[in-house]
Amino acid sequence: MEKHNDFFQLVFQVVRLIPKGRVTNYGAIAKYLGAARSSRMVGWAMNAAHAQKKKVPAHRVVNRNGELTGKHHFETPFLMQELLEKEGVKVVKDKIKNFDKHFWDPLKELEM
DNA sequence: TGGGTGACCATAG
DNA sequence: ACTATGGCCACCC
Repeated sequence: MEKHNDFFQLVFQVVRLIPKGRVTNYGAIAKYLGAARSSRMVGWAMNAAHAQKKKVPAHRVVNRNGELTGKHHFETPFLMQELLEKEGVKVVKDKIKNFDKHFWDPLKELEM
């Protein structure tokens, strides 16, 4: 009965595996959990990320464009960028520079 | 049961 | 750069 659980926790768990200074996108997480789930669900799950007891590095999850589309859901709109830059990820105009360099794909990193 | 929503993605123009 | 459209699927009325 407690296992209603939800892929919410699965999403959070994957996000927690993202190394510092690396980022991924919603679609990659969705694929890793199973293509059946759409990336929208990942974003939806992240909505509850801040409410988790265990912190979720949601700032390491951006959209496929490398844009900080979720920054508005943080405590402050600047927090997401600050956290990323603190980890060595440069952000200009809400977009990550060298996104492909920082990109961390759970399918590749975890399957290998 | 059904409609609306969403921190998305891909394609088209 | 922009809007529009269709798909995706869990969640909440």
